[in-house]
Amino acid sequence: METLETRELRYFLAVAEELHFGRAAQRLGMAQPPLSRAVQQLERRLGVRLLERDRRGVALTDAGEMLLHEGRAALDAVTAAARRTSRAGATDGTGARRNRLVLAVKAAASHELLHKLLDAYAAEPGAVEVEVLPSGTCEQGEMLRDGRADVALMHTPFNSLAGFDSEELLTEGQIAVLPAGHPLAARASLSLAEVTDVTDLPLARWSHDGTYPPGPGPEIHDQTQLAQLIALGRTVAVFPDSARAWLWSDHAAVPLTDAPPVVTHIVWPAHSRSLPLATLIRTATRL
Amino acid sequence: METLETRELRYFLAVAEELHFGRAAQRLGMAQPPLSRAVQQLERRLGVRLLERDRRGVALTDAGEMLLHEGRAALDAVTAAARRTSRAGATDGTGARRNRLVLAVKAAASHELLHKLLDAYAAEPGAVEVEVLPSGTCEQGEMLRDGRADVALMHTPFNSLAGFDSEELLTEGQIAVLPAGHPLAARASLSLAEVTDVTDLPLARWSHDGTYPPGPGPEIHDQTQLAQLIALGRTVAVFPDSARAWLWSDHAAVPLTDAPPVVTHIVWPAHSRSLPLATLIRTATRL
DNA sequence: GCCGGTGATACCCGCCGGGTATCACAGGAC
DNA sequence: GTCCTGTGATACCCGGCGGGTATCACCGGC
Repeated sequence: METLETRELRYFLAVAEELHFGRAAQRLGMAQPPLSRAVQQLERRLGVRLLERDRRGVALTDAGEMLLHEGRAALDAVTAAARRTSRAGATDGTGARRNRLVLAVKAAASHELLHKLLDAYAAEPGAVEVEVLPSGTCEQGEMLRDGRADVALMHTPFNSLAGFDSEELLTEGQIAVLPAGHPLAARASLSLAEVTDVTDLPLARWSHDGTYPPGPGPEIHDQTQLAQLIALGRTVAVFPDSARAWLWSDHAAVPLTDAPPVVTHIVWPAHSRSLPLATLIRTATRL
Repeated sequence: METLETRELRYFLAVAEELHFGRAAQRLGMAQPPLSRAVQQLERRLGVRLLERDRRGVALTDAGEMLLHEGRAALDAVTAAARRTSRAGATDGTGARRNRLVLAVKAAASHELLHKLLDAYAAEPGAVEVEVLPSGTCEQGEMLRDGRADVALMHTPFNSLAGFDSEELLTEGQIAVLPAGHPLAARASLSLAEVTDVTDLPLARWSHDGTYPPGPGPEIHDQTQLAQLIALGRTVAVFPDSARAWLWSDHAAVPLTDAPPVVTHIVWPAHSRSLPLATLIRTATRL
């Protein structure tokens, strides 16, 4: 039966995302005609219409929608295989095997926990070098899926653990981080509603791949920016307890009574079978 | 950077499984020299030695081991994408869309539950046709992974739910199924140890892709065979409670006190996003 | 020493993936 | 109406590479 080469998958995904053969071809660094032909071949091979060609533009059929989702996952799995394999065979300058573990963590989260974990793991027999890979807002899942990382620290309810194996490490409450002088900063505790309703301190909007959600708050893409804006009395933010570690003297932290607790998990691809990874996980759960 | 075509993956997996270029080439329906060359190209492209070539035979390096595992998963994902896509676009004779759900179930398990589930789902608005795919001993996981199935009923602790999303449906105890005339059949309950220690009734050995684990028990590959052997007083078996439904008059069922409970789950690939599937899952959890 | 069997090499060919040029067609502007 | 524009599809050509056959290099064993 069919084979579905990854080249065809890449081609189809480009077209399905751009919904335009010309732009897709440009993105792929090739001309439009062979791209059209390749997609037609793919459709014939699968015996399925993937795209509804209209005179101006392209639309996905149901089958195309399916291939868009499944194909992304498949392509991620393939590039993950390639990446992990070349990492597994990498050697350092001296030719010695250099078997690293790549751990993806949200940029400025859980310094405390991370420190303890790395120290404890380094003391384990058979520990390998751990490369800490700071990842953007919520992309640890992607990094595990496409092989850029072998294991990650994730935080529910912000990250989804779907499709991975995980172990719970730490549960913490959340705090509101306010300008030190703000009236609410004197309170012993706050509710989520009280924080989101403060009209003089609109919640900041994080950059999601270049675009910002609509709203009144300032646009940021960096935790330091946020800290500064809070210190300047321009906004307020909600963070897990452990964020107290990086607060400035201009900041005030007030516990939130009704915010969902943040649970830190150690997460890895379900099919992983590597001794160093197993050791790291065991170390983590014993903290 | 690299691309890793699925053709190369298939070739490498064949060699890694056979540990022999000649046999692998035969299995792939091609000659040995181009296969050797393809694997060399793959190694160069990844910058990694995958195989340790010895004069007689081949051994996997660590990187090769990694690519064997990751590559299998990746190839499964690719074929899953192909299968699900062509299913999503399949039409019946009249040209009407024929959107089925494929449900994998262990051959003779949970008739009761399955029946209720299918009936309840058929009554839901927007229900599509459900194809029930009887799967071998424990291969529902593979079927979900490579796209032969969209959703499965699995039974812990026999199946592993790793890498999937799941919901619990039903918990049941286990029973020993004995020949009706056997002394132990009169007992009100038994322990696992008592059952496994009965030397005149050695536990049967199930076929695992053509081979059998070592042991004294009879070799079987079919539930009817097992039922017959029990009725003939040649063996004993352990099953979930629901197996009572298919017992013969020559069989006796005795509850086991210390056997782990069997939990039936409904299981699906974590990234699934289909309305019919969501409906089926919701129906199942409401049973 | 010869033979069998391993994987690697050499060489050739045909196919197919990619390129350029062009077409067919639908909307708009006027 | 008649352009013009921009879409995807078609026609055709070429080079590379995937696959084949023949052969080599090597080693273990009878």
